Order: sequence, then structure tokens, then C-alpha cells
Amino acid sequence: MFVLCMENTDNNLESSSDTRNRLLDAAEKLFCQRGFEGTSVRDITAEAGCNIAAVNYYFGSKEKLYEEMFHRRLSEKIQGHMKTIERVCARPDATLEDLLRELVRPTMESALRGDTWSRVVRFLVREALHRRFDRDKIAEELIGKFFERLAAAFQQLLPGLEKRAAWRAALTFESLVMHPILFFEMYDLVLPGFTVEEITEQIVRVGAAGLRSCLKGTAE
Amino acid sequence: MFVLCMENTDNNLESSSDTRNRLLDAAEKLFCQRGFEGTSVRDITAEAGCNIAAVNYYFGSKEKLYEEMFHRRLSEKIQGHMKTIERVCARPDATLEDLLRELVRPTMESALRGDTWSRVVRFLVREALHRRFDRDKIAEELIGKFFERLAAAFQQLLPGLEKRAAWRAALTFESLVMHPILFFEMYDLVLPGFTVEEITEQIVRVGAAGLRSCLKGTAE
DNA sequence: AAGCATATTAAACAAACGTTTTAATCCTGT
DNA sequence: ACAGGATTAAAACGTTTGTTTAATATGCTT
Repeated sequence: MFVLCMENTDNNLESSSDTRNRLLDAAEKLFCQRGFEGTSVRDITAEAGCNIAAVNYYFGSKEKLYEEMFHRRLSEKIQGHMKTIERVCARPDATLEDLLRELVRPTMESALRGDTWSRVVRFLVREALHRRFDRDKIAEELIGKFFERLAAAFQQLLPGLEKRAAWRAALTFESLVMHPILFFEMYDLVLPGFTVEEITEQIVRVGAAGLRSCLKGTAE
Repeated sequence: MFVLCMENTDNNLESSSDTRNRLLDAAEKLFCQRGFEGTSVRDITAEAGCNIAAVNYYFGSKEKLYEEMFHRRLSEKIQGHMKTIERVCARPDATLEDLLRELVRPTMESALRGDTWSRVVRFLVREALHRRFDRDKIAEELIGKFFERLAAAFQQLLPGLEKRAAWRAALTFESLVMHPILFFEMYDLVLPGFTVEEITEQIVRVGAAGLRSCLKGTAE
């Protein structure tokens, strides 16, 4: 017993039992809706259609189940963005606007659709605000790699951009993307009937102009 | 008994007893640290140095205590920003950069100091993401008024800016300010040793360039 | 078919939760 | 000084929490 609990990564395909995956899916759904503390183990096992003891049998604790689900989604999300950057940057005629648009549009479509994707992001942020970043080395490394790649892409598309300015630009760009995801309801309140096009073009326009302004202004 | 529980606004100065205020302060401190569900009534009363029953005696429930603390801080925060806007806009020679800088710098100082102010903002956001906006009419109105004023200020400082473009600009600007507050740890990771000056000037520079770009580009 | 590790189940665990009750204490107006 | 409402206090309320136990069921190998 308890063989599956410890260190189950993707090396052992057989170990991904049905109930195990159903638990991960149920946890994701309910955690996103009600948060970590707002979701009980009984809720999760009911949603997954299995016994209460299953969570501790497969993951050891509610906390470990949360961590596995969290890291799975975070790495999925970041790897998707990484591929987009690679794809756009490979094109010889790629512009800054191209990159921004290709990163922003799918994200905004997801947010306006209100699908699992964007709700997971909101949950990730909510939990990241709650449980401190600096304790989670896995998340820290994933995010670090992503910003490194994004900053490099900005340096490629904006020749002459200094390294630190590129990092600042990467953070600033993420500001613009994150906000509509987090505060979707407010956007609907302030900009009634807003569309994917409108918000995407706003971010691309402001982002491009803002990032180009980083070229001229030097860091003090 | 229970006379203080119901509808205690500022009209009755006598009703603000010591324990009542100590409970509000303790709740603020602990809610910001551990979240609503992560904080027990026993924690709060221990911090405030009073009996467990005091929460239900003064506020009726843990939920009501939370609401009062939430709205108190939110309106404080927003009124402060409103006054800043009024002050800057009253100056005849005021520029867009002036307004942005005066809104951003105190907020960034607060965030880097890591004082109560910024931790409250993080908590407000965390809880706003959790408990849906559209249920809270008070918060909805406060935020609506603030964005209305900010959009008007942008129209004043950027002549020719269309109304809807001004609302978009207001939301976009808030993106830039909110992000460093929420993800302070990430900024320290990506931009080691970053200062108030650096981040303030980045936001002002990008914000001003971005917002001016809203003048040219029309909404589709 | 027997043996055995794996998987699932029902039941119970102690601990922590928000809230309530009841009694004691404090403070103020007369 | 005393009456009476406002406040504090200790204790217990009934739930719900995450976790564990011990028994049963399942599926594969020999």
C-alpha cells in the first residue's frame, strides 16, 4: 500500500489509475470554484465518485493533492506560452505586435469564454497570493524560465533593448495580460459588451507603444 | 444586548467601543495574513485580547465583521486616490505624467515597504477573486465611481480622447499599478534590488506612452 | 484455484470550527 | 447606594474538518 503516494511522476504510466486522475480533475474543478480551504476532501471525493480515504491513499494528504494539481496546470500554461514565443520568434519578419497579439488573443478568448483555463489562472493567482511564492521552488523556477524567454524575445524584436529593461518590459507586459483575466467582471461593468477584439487590440496597442518607450528611456 | 450589532455606521460615535475597534484591527491583520477561511474567530479574539463571544456580540457573525473591515479599507483606499486626482487635475499645467506619477509612487512605496496598506490591497484582491464581485453592491459602486473619475481625468489631460477609450485607458493603467503590488516577490526575483524609482518610472513611462497611443488608434 | 499485492469501502478518530448560552462583571444615571 | 442595561467571561453547543483504521473487494500471477 501507499506505493503510489510517493513521488509519482510521469515515468510510470501504469500508475495513473482512473480514480487518481478523477481526483485530480475534481480537485481542480472544486478548488477553482471555492478555493483550497473552501473545498473539503469529502466534496472532492464525492465529485470524483470515490471513497473519502482515496485522497490520502493516492496523495498522502489534501495538501499534496493540491500541489500536484497546481504544478501540473502551471507548467502546462507556461509551456504553452513558451511554444508561442518560439513559433513567432522563428519567423524572420516577426514584429513586436505579432508576438503580443499571439500571446494575448488566446488568453483573452479563454477569459471571455470563462472556461476552465482562465478559472485555473485565477485560482493559481489567488493561491499564489495566499501561499507565499518564495516557498515553492518548482513554481519559482517555472516562472523564472518563462520570463527569461520572454525578455529574450523582446530583445530580439526591439534591437538595442538593454537586458534589465527587457526584464522590466516582460513584467510590464504580463501586467496588461493578467489584469483582464483577474478582473473580468469589472471589465464587463466598466466596458459593457466588450469583445475579445477590443481588449486584445487595446493590450497590443498599449503594450507595443509602452515597450518601445523602454528603448529610449534608460533605467536611472 | 446586541444593540451595536445592527447597522452601526459612523453616526453614533459613542458606539465605537475599544474592543470593537480592536476586533476590526485584529481581523484586518489576520485576514491579510491568512485569508478569511484561514483565520478563526479564536485567532481574532486572541489577537484583540478579548473573549470569543465578542465577535458575535458586536458584529453578529464572522462574515459581518469581514464585510465591515473590507468596505472600510476599500473606501479609504479609493477616496485617497480620488483626492490625488482632484489635486493634480486642479493644476492648470498638469501633464499626464504628473498624474500617473502621483498615483503610482505612493502605492509603490507602500508595496516595497510591505506595510499594512499593500497587504490589505492584496487581501482585497484575493477575496475579490474568491467571493464574486457582482454580489457586493457597495464595492461595485465604489469602484465604478473611481474609474469614472479616472477616465474623466484622462480625457482632461489627453484632449480628444474618446469616452470609451478613456475607460479602457483607466483599466489599462490600473493593470500596471496592480501587478507589482500583487506579485511583489516575483519582481524581487526577476529584478533583484529594484527600487521605488525604477518601478515608478517604468510604469509612468509605459503608461504615458501607452495611453497616448489610445488617442491615435480608434476602437474597432 | 490459491495467494497476494492493490484498491476500495464504511466507520470512527480527534481536533477545530462558528455560534450560543448562561452567568458574572462593569459602568452609568438616579 | 442601588437598579439596570451594556459588556465581558467561561463553558458547552452541534458541525465539519482532515486523517486513520480495519475490513472487504478486486485483479493478476503462479
